[in-house]
Amino acid sequence: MADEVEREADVGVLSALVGYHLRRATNVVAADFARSLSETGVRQVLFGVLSVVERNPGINQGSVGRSLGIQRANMVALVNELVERGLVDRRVSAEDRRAFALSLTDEGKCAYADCLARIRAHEDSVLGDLDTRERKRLIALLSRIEAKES
Amino acid sequence: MADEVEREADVGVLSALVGYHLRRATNVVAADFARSLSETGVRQVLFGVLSVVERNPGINQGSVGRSLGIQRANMVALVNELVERGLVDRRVSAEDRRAFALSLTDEGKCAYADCLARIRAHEDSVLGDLDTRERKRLIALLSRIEAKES
DNA sequence: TATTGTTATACTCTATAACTATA
DNA sequence: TATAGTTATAGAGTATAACAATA
Repeated sequence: MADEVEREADVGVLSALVGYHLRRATNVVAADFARSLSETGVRQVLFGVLSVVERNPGINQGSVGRSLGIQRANMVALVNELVERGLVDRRVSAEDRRAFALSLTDEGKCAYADCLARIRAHEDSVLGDLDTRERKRLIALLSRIEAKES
Repeated sequence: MADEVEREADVGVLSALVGYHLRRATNVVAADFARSLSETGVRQVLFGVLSVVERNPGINQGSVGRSLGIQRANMVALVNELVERGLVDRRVSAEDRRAFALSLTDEGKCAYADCLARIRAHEDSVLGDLDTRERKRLIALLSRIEAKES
């Protein structure tokens, strides 16, 4: 007799639905991201903001939000958090006094580099089964879904 | 002169990170799912439960949760919701008096079928750019990430 | 009038710890 | 001692509406 192995229940029609697998895979990656960067206190969304500000010094909050699909209202707390931690510099824009110009502080640049190194290790770990070509193929497929944003 | 087109800011290194694209694509699909099924009141997770119960009549809550990656504690409210709506029948298990045996009511079977039809339309709409082969390839790639669940 | 940032608020998903009743 | 379900609670992401200041 073989060992009695506790098998997991069949999820039914879900297994053929892209949305289901997207959710599951995203949760796995998000959980590993959180573990891998727990020491830094930087979460996925926060790193997103850091990345956009790093690439576009002087950009304003609204533009960051639009590029990441984050609502203006939700940007406020995120930027507050980064400013309070000393990672982002926020000053009234010279061209538009309603807007804030965001940029990374020196500390922010260090944190960004540190996080990026950890994220690369995390992706290599959680995507270990996928080679470079497969990862690119995956990103290409996902990008075509993202383009459907309403 | 060409029209002044408002272009979105470059997201920087994010564009090469699988985790970022997973999050964005998942959010796009989830938002479209919510719109497409708003009349039914059935959310992604709820349909997940319906699908597992449909496939495994008499299954208990814990097993449903394990198969979907949902914690026991979080299953309670979900099953309560489905029972209160009359979609799921919950009765003490004959074999184990600690457990509940779950199954779909007739109304639950109708709701399941109705939701599934809407979900197929939703996936065809939000994944319209991907042909069958590409969707399968995507699911295969995602499944390999899911397998990394800790 | 439209836009930037803000506040307030609500909903959902996920996570942990501690409890009970059964096994 | 382990498991099924429960309760309470907390953190995080996302969504909408309304407001003040500025364009």
